[in-house]
Amino acid sequence: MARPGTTDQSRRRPNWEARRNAIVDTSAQVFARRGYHATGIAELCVANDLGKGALYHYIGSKEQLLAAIHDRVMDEVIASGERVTAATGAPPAKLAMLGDELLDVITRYPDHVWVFLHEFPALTGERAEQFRTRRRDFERRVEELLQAGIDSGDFRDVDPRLTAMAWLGMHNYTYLWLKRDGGLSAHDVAKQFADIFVSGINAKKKRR
Amino acid sequence: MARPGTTDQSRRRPNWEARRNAIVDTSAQVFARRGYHATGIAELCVANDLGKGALYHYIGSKEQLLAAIHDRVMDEVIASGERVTAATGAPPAKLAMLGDELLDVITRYPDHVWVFLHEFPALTGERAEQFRTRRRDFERRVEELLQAGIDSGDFRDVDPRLTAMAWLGMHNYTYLWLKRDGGLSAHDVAKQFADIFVSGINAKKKRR
Amino acid sequence: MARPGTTDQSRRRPNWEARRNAIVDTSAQVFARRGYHATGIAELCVANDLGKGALYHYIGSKEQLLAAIHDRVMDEVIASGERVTAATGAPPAKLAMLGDELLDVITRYPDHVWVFLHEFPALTGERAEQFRTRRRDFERRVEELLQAGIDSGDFRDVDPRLTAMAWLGMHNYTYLWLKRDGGLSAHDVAKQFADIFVSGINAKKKRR
Amino acid sequence: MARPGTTDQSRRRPNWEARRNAIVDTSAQVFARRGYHATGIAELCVANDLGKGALYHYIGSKEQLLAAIHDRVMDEVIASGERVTAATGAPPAKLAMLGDELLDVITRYPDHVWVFLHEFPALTGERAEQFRTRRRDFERRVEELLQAGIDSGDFRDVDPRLTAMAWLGMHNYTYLWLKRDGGLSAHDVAKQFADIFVSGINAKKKRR
DNA sequence: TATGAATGAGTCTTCATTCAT
DNA sequence: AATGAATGAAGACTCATTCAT
Repeated sequence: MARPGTTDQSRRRPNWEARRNAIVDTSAQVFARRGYHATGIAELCVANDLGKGALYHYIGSKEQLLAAIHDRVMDEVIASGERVTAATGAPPAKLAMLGDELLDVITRYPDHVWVFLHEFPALTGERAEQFRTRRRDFERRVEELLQAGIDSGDFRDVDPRLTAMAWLGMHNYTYLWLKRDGGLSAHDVAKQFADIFVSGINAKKKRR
Repeated sequence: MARPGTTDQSRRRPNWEARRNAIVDTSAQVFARRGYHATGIAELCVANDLGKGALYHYIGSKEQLLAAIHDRVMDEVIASGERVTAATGAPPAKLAMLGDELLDVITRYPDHVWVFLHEFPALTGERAEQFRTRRRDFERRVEELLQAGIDSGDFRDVDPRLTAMAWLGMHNYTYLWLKRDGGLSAHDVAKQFADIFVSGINAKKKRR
Repeated sequence: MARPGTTDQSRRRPNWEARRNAIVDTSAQVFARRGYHATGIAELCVANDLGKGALYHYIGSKEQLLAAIHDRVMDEVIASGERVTAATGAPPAKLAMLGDELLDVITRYPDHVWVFLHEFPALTGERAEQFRTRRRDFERRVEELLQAGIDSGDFRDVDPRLTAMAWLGMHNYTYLWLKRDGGLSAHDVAKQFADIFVSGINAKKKRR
Repeated sequence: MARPGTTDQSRRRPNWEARRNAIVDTSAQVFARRGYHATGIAELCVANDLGKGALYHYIGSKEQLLAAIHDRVMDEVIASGERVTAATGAPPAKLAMLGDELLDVITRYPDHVWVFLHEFPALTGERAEQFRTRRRDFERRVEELLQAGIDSGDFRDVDPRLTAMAWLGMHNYTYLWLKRDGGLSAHDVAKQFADIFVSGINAKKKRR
């Protein structure tokens, strides 16, 4: 499977990429804490224990670094979308599964998610374009899943776009409060969210 | 009704405040479009058709301006929360009403909401503190409403905090796609959201 | 006696001058505390409880205000110089008298003195010229007094210029530590300074 | 000998410090001529033939630069104080020696001295604190020397603090007129000052 | 690979002063 | 006499990025 999100940095020394990934992850942490614009290259140098020259050797530019952070989460999100689409099962179960996968990503990449939800407007040009495309692809996947549920009679006749956005808001918003350690696990939360959402749109005569 | 969010700007010429409000609103637009950090004072001067000195005469500082934008929405949100709490009606109806009011604010202040959802980490010190308090107050109001519904037997036994966050995510996330003109009205969306959410947490027994 | 230091502000409402003097004195205090350049017009407005327009009505410009502060002390210093010159008495006594008068001025105008000793380089053009002239006039008066003492045989054959500067340094430097209230009075200090200085340069065979 | 006045600038490339010192000295010249507050960073850039960024790379901030200028003289002054204290000899001779050392510093660092005597109020916080401490240390050394002379019977019973301030004023004030080249040498002036001052406070009994 | 000196446009903010009211 | 809104140049300082070493 092609990974359109990854800037083509091929033909580098083997552990160049490993080092770069480490830098991307560390920087995501800093950006999440202080904000993309408010974080200077100097801070990133300290956080990564690298001089300016060396840092640039790995990141190319500040915006490329930001894009790499986006890609890192988006790769995961898109992959989970593909996994769910490929899975077998009825729409309600698949929707629950997608929620579970999404919250799992959010818990595993809390900084990256924070950064992308807050700083995506800082991307420009082609990078912005590409990001928006991937994001929209995922949204559409949710929409399609809902449509499939309506078609199958599992869900009542809701507006798929609007409902997809409701579902996404509900799940994405967890980036603000869902903690990796302690409290509810992503899995638990996903289950409860699925309970609410699926019964909220299901077609059975439960209501009146 | 007290407005704790409003910086005490008393003893000013009467239309100083009017002018200031106009500047706050215009600037919210610019911040929403370009981002808080990415927007320079010079841009704000152009947008408001004012020199730097004159602009500062009204805003105090860039961060005070940001705080004013936050206050402007928060005043409305808090007020709607108070209105709903004071209203009579069963919890499900009140929750629907709260959603309606919230989406109404989001539609009326799309730029301010965008700014506050993206840029609240830029607030510092006491301003950050105050904002977080007010935000948390509103969250708690949602939580209490859910708890009231559970107590009354209208809602099943969900986790109030988690469910409140789900509700908030669902509604707040509309800032990304809900447009003032064209498409669905805030009122319509609120109604469908309430349909989904309330039936999602309905006490099973309700189906008489 | 003409007062060349006073900018010609004649033909003003009678209490314009009184008000101006009050402003000059208050401002001297602020300048002494915070520094001339570090003090903004806004601060002066607060200190004088006046709006910007009104303040400018009295001061003309910030530098004119600074000049007025200089003039206020210099008028006194020059006058005391003239008084001593006109007095009768032997050079040692007159030198003691001059020291006494000088320290008296420094005690009565501590802020003005501080300002002029620190900020005279901020004066420009004609104002700087005039101030330097007046300052040099006073220095020369000290020099002449020493020369008179040498001529009269009261003082030994010291270098008048160098000795005058020594005397001035000794006395002027008190601006740093001589307090209006508490501790030694200007009079006491002047007496002890005269004891040291006069016996330091006197011609009597006191020393070997 | 410890140099508490020197900001810890360790772990720098060896000639970073050399370059910094050159910048400090050049800037002292500019500050002396134009005044600290009246001098803009841009002027310092021109004087040092450096861009803003590069200048800041060396100075840290304008105030740190000012502090460095202070330290540069104070290091010398304190060192000479220590040298004199450690020397052998009677108090009158040591006082003369201290004066000689002090005027030597003033002649070698005329700009730095001008700056510190005019601009020390611009230092803030810890930097101001430290400077005041070091200055006061030197004053106290003079005081102690006088007290030692009184105790030894060389000096009459003067007030040590007041007399120390007189001595300091006399010597420090030379910053205004003592020139490095031409006219009297620091050494000559120091000798004449010592003649005046020491005989001015001589114990009467000394005339054997 | 890695360093950190250098660039200079850009940051937010304050300044002394003017002027319509 | 007095106000305070407006000006816009200048204030100190930071930025992402480059490049010689």
